Amino acid sequence: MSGEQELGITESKEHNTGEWYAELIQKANVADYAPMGGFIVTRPRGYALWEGIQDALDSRFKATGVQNAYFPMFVPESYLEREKDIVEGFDPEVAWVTHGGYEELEERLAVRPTSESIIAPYMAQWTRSHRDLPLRLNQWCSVCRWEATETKPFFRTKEFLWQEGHTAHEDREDAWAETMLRLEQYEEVYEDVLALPPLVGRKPPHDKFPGADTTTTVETLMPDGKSVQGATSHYLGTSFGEAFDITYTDEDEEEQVAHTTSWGLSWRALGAMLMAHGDDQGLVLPPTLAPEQVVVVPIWGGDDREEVVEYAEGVAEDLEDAGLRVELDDRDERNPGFKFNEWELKGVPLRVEIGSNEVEDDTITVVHRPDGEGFELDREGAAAAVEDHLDEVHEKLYDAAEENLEENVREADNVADILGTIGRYGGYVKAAWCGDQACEEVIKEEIAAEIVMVPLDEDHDPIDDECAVCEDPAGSTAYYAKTY
RNA sequence: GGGAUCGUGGGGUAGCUUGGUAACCUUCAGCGUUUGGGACGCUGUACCCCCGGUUCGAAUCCGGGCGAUCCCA
Repeated sequence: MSGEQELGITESKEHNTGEWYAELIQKANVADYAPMGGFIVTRPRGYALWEGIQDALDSRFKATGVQNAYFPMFVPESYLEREKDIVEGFDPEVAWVTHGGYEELEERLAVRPTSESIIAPYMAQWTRSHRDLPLRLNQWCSVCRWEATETKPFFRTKEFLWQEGHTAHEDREDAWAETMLRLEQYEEVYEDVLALPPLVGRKPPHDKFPGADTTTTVETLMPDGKSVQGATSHYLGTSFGEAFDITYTDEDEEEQVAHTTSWGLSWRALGAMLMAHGDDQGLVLPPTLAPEQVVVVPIWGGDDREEVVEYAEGVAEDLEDAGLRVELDDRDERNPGFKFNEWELKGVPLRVEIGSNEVEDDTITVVHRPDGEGFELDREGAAAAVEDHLDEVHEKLYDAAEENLEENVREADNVADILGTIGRYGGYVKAAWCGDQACEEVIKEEIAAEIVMVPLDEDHDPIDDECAVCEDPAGSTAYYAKTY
């Protein structure tokens, strides 16, 4: 078949990850490039995946005291300037609106790069007493950061979708607990929904969110050895409370400054999932997220068509009744092989094949998307068995990602080793670190790898007494990696 | 931030050196025959990234722009 190749993926994930990813995204109808550089169009299939992530997170947020709200996409310049770290942190990447129609605006409006500066003033207004706290707001929206980098759908786009949570609390303890709770929820969604085991930690001080006391992060490892910052949760201390006057009267009638947090997960999580699990055949979707969890393909021949299709319809119905998302592919203009390939490209986790053999034996044949492993199941009780197989597919994806992660955390105790190990294998390299940004700079200059995190526990003992770079006493262990 | 490669129907390519009717595979639409890993026949639709220059004439040559991919920082 001369044209066989061009329908599916033609690039190799292993040898050509960048082009493979670009092809995957487009051929599986996840996204297209927009006419302006740095923007993408998210197609229904891609958006459905994002909605899956939204549902998982949103329900967790709501179960733990968060309310959704919505703030304007524009932030007046004077608002943006109220917290100086925010201005400085985002200044070079802010897109500005200067005109409304033909008239120049008196005050420029920033397209939100993040919404602290417009949400915080309202949190200040709404917070009067300790009885108003904690205040927990979240919004699902897009933000815009005008970086001049190359577009990579869901990883690097000027506009991206995310959720940003903003909370205010009475004291450090509450705010810190909030920061950790959101971090744990992100970790859980990565594990249970995206089937990706993350590393969690803190960002080094020089890489914190502007104005934050502590920035925590969920990092996942991509197959090409680069780390993706998958979500962040910040303890902001009282800096935003002070800058925006978020104060309250405590039980002793004393005026206090609130402690705040913010936390976000973007569609980068979607990109990470697609890149981690996809293969040379196309998408591989975790069952929880897949728009179609099971595709039923009837295979007829000669005069058994009616019989086979009827049987397949019955199976599909049973699966649907069990609450599964099922697609029955009874198109007669396509042969089974074509359908198999097409649904594999689309990433459907489980395929059910039904032909005369199955009808005769009163069985169904199920095949796992990730590895093509097949099973013959009894028709009786098939729905429950299929659910088990979906769980198994999730396990397979998770286990493969976990193995990749475990194999790619290495240690080093000097500069040459850090550089050599990352250069040779990619992944994470743990090394003792004195805490000075200059030491990270040494590594960054050489191979563009950085410290993606340090362990959460501030009291942990570093893996070595001396910084691997400068040999001063080490305060913590740093995880170096290349990043997206 | 620096460098390299590239842009031709929806997808994949040829044509460009040497300027002259844009060709092929596939998809897509219709009809018929087909169905256990990308079936077949017939019919049909649709294209030279944008702007400028050279020229009788530009997909092709020149300049600029936009966009993508990769490598390095």
